[in-house]
Amino acid sequence: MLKEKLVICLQQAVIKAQQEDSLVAVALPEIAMERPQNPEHGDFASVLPLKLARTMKMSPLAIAEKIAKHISLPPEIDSFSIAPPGFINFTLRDDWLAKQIESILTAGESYGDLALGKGSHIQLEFVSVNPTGPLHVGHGRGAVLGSTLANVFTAAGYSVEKEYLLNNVGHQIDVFNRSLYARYQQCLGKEISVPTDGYQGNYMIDLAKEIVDKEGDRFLALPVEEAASELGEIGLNKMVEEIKQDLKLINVEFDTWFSEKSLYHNKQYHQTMELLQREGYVTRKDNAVWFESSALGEDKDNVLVRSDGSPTYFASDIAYHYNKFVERKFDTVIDIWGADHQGHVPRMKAAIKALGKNPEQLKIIICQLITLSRGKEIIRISKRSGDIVTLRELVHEVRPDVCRFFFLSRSADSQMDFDIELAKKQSADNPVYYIQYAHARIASILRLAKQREIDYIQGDVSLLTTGPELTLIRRLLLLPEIIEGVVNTLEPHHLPYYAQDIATVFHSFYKQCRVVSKDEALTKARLKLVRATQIVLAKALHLMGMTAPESM
RNA sequence: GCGCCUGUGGCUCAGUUGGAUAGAGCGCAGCCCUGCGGAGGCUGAGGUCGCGGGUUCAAAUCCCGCCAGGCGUACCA
Repeated sequence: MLKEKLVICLQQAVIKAQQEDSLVAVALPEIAMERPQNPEHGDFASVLPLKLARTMKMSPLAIAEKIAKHISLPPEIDSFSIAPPGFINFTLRDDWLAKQIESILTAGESYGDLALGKGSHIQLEFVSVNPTGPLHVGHGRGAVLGSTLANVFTAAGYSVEKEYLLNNVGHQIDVFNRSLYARYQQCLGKEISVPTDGYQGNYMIDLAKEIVDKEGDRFLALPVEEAASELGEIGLNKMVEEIKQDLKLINVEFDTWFSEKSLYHNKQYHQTMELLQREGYVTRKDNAVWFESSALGEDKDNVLVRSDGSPTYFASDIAYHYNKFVERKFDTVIDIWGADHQGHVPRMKAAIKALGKNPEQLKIIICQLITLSRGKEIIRISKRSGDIVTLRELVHEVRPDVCRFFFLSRSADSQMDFDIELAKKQSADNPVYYIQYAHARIASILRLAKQREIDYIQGDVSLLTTGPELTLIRRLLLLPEIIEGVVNTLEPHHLPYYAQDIATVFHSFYKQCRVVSKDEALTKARLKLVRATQIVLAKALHLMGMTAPESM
């Protein structure tokens, strides 16, 4: 890319200056090329002279002057300038910028796609909520984050698989089964109370009713254990279907629903435990089986198998990651967890090491929790007590596009307050409308052009020379950098800001530059720019899993 | 106690990984429709970047110490 070109250009200039112009001979640091935020400072800027000042024992400006004499610019660059205290700024050529519109138009929907992944196989696991209740608002965040990352990685040339780990075995499932059995009996007129540690939510009653309607009272005849487990399986499947529907509402779909239970049926759990044992990471203590994470630099050991013989969540998760890395051979695995799982990170990394894999291959994004409020009142989220605001309720009140945008525009590191009242109030007056309005406006202009039978394929983009036009082009060309940035940082929250920026610059351009006018040549050139803007804006929206409306 | 995350205009948040005058949206005070969608454009007010030290030519950004909030610190998941 251009950045690399400029880095090399500077590098050569310095070396030349050192050879021919008595610039102090020192080893060069890594040359950074940044994009100045102030447009007056050009398109690219380097602080190399400032970095060299110390080792060269010269003033940064003097260094810049010497380097400047030996710079030979690549053809895309119009000029460069030196600015105090020691910046070197580069400005792109206007005609080069205008010409880039053609490459956007040629690429179409694939504009911005990169070849970073080179087919590398990557798995994104997210949401993975226990299917013992409906998704609540907080779960939406991870869902949107994960699905957006999947879109971006796909665009960057990776082979991506989205996975939901279905927790369908273990203690929580037993509790769910017993709770459902109690509700089932209640529905059939029995005086039974839900276990105190059980799931109290009303959705359990609905679930029980549904099952009574369909299956009748035949489970009453079965032994308790059997009845609970059979009912539980039916209930769980229904819950999973509900979850799938909820996720679909916010445009999230998975490639794989991985059954945790399968790890026990196909012996991979046992293989994993044996592997850990063989490698000497396992001990027995107090009748339980422990993973010696402290030997791998952890501050303490962790239980794998309880004294009652049942595996812990941790053991199960190690087996699951054994499956991901060893059985399915993913090159990289990205897990998205809530902040309440942060303590799980170091021991999981240690486990990956114990499995003989590089912990770097496992990337874990910790997503801070959401606090929910209605105006001043804070709502506590608890699935057990049944006091939840479901994702479905939220989507019912706030459009899916708005939900996605809202969840995406905050970095995963910051915990967010979700004020439902505010979200509802602002849903008619928020950036999503602003951005989508820009897209609809573009569509409208292109409709007009079509109606007037203006064929702009032959439009001459070199006619685009004014400020608003060039500013817009500059923004459009940032898309590949944005995508690359998201891949490198795993922070998709830059996307919504970029989309908003495009919309702002476009609206401003629209105000200042009449597109369809009497000047036929200029009209055609501007239509090309407008169409290119539509491509980029739609791409950004689609990467975020949002719609790009033709009208609204 | 220890560990992770956070603290930036009234509110909700960005800040390109140490660079130039700290930016948006909402809200607030104004201005702009004889032309392609006014769900728009333009201008303005509003900031001790939690507090105090330190490193550096340069700190919202790095280091140390406080203060405040969230989460974790289970043979829960």
